[in-house]
Amino acid sequence: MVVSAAMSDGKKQQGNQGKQDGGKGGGAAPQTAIVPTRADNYAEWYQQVVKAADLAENSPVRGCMVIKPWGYALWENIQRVLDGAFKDTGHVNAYFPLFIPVSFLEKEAAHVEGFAKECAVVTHHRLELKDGKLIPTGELEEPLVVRPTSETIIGEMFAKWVQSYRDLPLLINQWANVVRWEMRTRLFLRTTEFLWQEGHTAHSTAQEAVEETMQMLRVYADFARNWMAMPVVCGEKTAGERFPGAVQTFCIEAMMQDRKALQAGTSHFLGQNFAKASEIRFLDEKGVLEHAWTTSWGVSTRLVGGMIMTHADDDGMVCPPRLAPTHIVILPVTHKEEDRERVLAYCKQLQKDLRSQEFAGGKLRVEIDNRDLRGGDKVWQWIKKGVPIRLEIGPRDMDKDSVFVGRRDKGPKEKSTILRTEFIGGAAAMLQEMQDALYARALAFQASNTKIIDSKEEFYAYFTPPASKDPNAPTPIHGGFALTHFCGDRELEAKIKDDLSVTVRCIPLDGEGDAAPYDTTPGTCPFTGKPSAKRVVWAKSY
RNA sequence: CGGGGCGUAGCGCAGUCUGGUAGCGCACCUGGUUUGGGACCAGGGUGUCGGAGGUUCAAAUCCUCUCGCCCCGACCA
Repeated sequence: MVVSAAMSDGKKQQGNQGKQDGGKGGGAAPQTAIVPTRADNYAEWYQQVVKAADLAENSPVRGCMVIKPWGYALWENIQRVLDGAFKDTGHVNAYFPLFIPVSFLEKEAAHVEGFAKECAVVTHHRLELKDGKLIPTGELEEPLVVRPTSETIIGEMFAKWVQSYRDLPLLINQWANVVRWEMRTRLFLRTTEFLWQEGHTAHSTAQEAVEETMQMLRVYADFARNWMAMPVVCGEKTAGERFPGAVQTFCIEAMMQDRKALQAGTSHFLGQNFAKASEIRFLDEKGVLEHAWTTSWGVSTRLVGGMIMTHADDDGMVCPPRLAPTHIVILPVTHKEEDRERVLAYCKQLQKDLRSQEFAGGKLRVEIDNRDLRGGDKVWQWIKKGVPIRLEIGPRDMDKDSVFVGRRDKGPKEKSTILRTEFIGGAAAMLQEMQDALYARALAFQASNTKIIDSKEEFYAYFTPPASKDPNAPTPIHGGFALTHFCGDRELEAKIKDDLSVTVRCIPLDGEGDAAPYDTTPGTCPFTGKPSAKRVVWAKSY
């Protein structure tokens, strides 16, 4: 019986986790590369996956992470695909300042209220050495905030750029970092600084702006489904969950494996609120001075967290193939010195052949891992990173002109031999098959954890966690999405949030849900007995 | 920002109650034996014990203050 190094590490880490017995005498618990498992402690599992997959780590700066190459490559792939989609829909990129004068934020009342509490503020522009310490000096006349979002500064510029209806629409996107001084941070899901894109558009009519809002929501939903293999519910936020300053906020919501909801993208119809705040005005065809109608929409590095929590398993990350930084890793088996050169040559040729294959709008991304490490060690590293396909190539495979294939959607030991030419020709299809299977699995998970609930009692029972002796223990996985009628009363929503930490994730749009049997017919709110236009999605959220 | 837990070698931890020259495992390096698989044996390097004050002949250990991380809330992409 082999007890692996990582496993014994894990046991030491957990110590009191209880159930492992070291595997002596058979009947051992299945060995997992990640300890604890999702079921044992979901929050801790998440952090261990981020670490094991080498996606990111905490930095010396509070709440700020270092995104490591493997994690950043995922983000780059997200960027590349979305950037293409933005351009396909007529948008162009630009860049606006990191700093925003405090007075700009004051212009929109709801906006101030929403963001004032979480702004980093720059008040000085110089340091002076005093007794060996650097002291800020040179106080600014007007403090600058580090952008938490750029509506105000972009609005200021839009006001200069727009005079006539002929200047509209203005369709701008920016890839940037923003800072929100959150109380509690988690890698990728909520960090003080995060990377995102923010689209900002201005239109001459409300209708056009609304259409833009919906178009971008659909771009996000398509991206989540087709690229991240992450099913989402599209819907509108309630007033309580709306973006500060927006008239309407729309979102895509995904279900994580702990059955909590993750808001994965938002698209806002801002009406004329920001146009009025920033004086974005234009003369229409009739010569009447009007305020423009604006939108904003964004997704962030949180998507990487969403990908982890949608697909990763107890052996680590599982990259959706279409966004995987590397599709296929080749692991040369070169035990005997005399074989080394010819095995490497075979691998290089194989890499070259594979790299000429098309997948997901580009070439296959294929790497050779020729590091001087033990084979099993390397295999597990790549499993934990979630690379979709591993090829182990040694003299025996060469003799048969075949490749030894391990797939991330199968067990670590479940590998098969495939003829080299057959594999090369079928690799793209295999990846797409894995992509589709990931989506199907996530969709089935979402569907099976989405419940139609029509009584208050059932609703409360659904979302009440099993009793625990330890008040500081992680909350056990429970609940999911509830489809329940809702009269729309804000105080009721607040009360439910207070009681259960459950909120309306969205009011689903007709025909836009991936999994749920959306009943869009009117009914009765089970909490108040008042009429309800349709069922809404309730869930705990990140 | 409230409640709880934790900061000791690259990582994970013991040592703290009861002050007395800083330890273990893994990782790392070297040599050897192995090897279609997260190996084994031997040898080796590694720390101002999160930081700053204080008490003391003596502080990882006691006291005060701070910073950071994790969990449970509140807040949020």
